[in-house]
Amino acid sequence: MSTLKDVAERAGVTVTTVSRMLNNRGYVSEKTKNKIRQAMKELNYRPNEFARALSLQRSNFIGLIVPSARNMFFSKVIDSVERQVSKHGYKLLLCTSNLEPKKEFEYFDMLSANKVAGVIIASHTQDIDKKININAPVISIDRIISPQIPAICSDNYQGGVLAAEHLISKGCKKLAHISGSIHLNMDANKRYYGFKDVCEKKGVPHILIDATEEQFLSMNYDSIVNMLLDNYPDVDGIFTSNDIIAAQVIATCSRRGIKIPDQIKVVGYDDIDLCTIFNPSITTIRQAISEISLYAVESIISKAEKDKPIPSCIIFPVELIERETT
Amino acid sequence: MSTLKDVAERAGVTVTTVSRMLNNRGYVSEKTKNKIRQAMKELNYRPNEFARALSLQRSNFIGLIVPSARNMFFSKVIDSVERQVSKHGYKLLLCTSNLEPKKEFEYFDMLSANKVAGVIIASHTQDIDKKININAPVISIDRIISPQIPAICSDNYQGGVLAAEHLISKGCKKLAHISGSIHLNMDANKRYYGFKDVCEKKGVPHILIDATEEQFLSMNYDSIVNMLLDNYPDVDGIFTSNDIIAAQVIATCSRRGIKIPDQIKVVGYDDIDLCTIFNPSITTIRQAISEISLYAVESIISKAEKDKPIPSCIIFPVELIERETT
DNA sequence: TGTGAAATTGAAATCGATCTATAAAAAATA
DNA sequence: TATTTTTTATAGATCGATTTCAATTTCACA
Repeated sequence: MSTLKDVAERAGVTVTTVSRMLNNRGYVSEKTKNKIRQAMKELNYRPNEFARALSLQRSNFIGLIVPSARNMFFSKVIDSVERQVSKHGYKLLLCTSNLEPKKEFEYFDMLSANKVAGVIIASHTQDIDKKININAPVISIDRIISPQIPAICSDNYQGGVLAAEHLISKGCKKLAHISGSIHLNMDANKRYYGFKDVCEKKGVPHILIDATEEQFLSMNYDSIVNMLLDNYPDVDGIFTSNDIIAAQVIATCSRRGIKIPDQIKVVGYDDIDLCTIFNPSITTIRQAISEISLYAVESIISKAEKDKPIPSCIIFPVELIERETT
Repeated sequence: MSTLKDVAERAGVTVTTVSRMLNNRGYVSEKTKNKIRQAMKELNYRPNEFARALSLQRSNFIGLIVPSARNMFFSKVIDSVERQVSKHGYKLLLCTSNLEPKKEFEYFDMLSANKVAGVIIASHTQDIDKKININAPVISIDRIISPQIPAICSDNYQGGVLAAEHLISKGCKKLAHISGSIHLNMDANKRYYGFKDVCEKKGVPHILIDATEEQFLSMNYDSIVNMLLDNYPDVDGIFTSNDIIAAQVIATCSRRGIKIPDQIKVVGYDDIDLCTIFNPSITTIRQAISEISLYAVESIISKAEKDKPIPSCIIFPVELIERETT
């Protein structure tokens, strides 16, 4: 592996000049530039990222902390964040926390020691900023975890409104909301509030069912759906806080011979790939994950490179995608 | 951020001593050790990873290249690789290649410049080693891409055998195999060979249908399944090369009013989370993804740390998980 | 022809660790 | 007590980049 020095020697200049050219700072004549380009090509030169980071006191890494990579919502997040990160010439350090605050702290420590340009986190750990010590911008997505940490969310309240309005407009008389785990993601509670407000305004009875953290992680919502169907046989419209629960509702109903959308209509949340693989395909509230990822990555980069401030809260619009479950 | 030097000064020793203690190499008296520990605690010291990597000429990063993070098979791979990597004190650099060789080359270049301890790749790019230049162990998982690159696969042939035997034992008279994309993953062809050999031995007619790369990436197998059902109405057992196709078969059949498992039985491959969310739940061939990830990560680390050689091919057993589609 | 400003290059310090060679102190042995 | 051996600690080079400061060259203009 050849170094700056090798390139410099071969081009007959000093490392300073080569470095200046690489970072195009200061003056370098066209003639020398060509000699250097030539030398770099001949030696197949790649700058050593560590020397660079050591000198600059910052790296091209961006950290992403998610509860799990298996969950299809987060895997979509990971996929689009990675694409944005790499498009901007940065690299993604992926961390899965399993929702354990201790692991999150450790990851922050690690990311900090790696002088990342920034961290994107999807976590529910409230006020995490008080427990960590990091000198890089942190952005929370999908959740608000601290007043100090900028958050990029979708319009959860509006999502709830759209879902309820849609179900009611389709003729549902009694609604239920299954939350992903209401104490986990405070901002997602707004989905329920939006839903509730519409129900109340229109005089439609409704109930709320809350999943546990364990169910959220294992994506195992079987029992909670059964419980709902057992205890509230008159519910004819269900709004779930994520598509995986919606999928489970469909599977369970199909098992019980309940026809969707005839007997029960279902609206999910997120719009993950699952929605179109299922039969019936799932009506859902789409979160603009790619846009959110793009925004998160670009905010971090412009903060890191040009010290542009990051707005403390950005809300992206949501959209109801009508499919076969309603 | 405090440095080794700060710690050394505070403890009244030199950096050499502190470094020796950190890497426990050479002699350090218990008394000095305590002073150093004390100083480190007081200063909340974290070693600078870059200085370390620069000096050692290697890092704690492990690269993982997958076609996409959205695909549920790869997201399971990502999840378990990340867990293993972090358990061993390493960090995961995630790269998604979209199956584009050019992006893969760039990622290899980048990983190389970051002196990763090793690279785990799930790709179909044959003989990629001839196009890249990396000075770290590379391990291919799920696919064999070059005789020079060690591969960790599941027993694909046996998977095909198990699937065919199972379908036949359940009374199927005419079988079909839908391959993920047969030209993409040479080793997965063995799934078909195992399947075919059993069919031929037992005298069961069978057909093969191949998906395209585009379908593989978009996970959109709708048209291919419809084509199968249209052209071969007498098929009563389908073995798919991955669970997503199997899910699509179920959805499409359900749409057409074809009863599973009564009219058509289905066996998938991989055992991703989808299998149990679906109704009927999907009978599948389980790949030991966690074991494969564990093995891959540990091989890389023991190669990097102790220069232990990596066997050129490891095959993990597969297992048929019987569920409701058969 | 001289002058100052702009353009071009270089020497050497720096980032924060590791590591070799060496010296000093402590313990063991003669 | 003298000598060897074992422990312990240090100084200073090194990894491969960036960057400050200074030196030199070029060039327009009076």
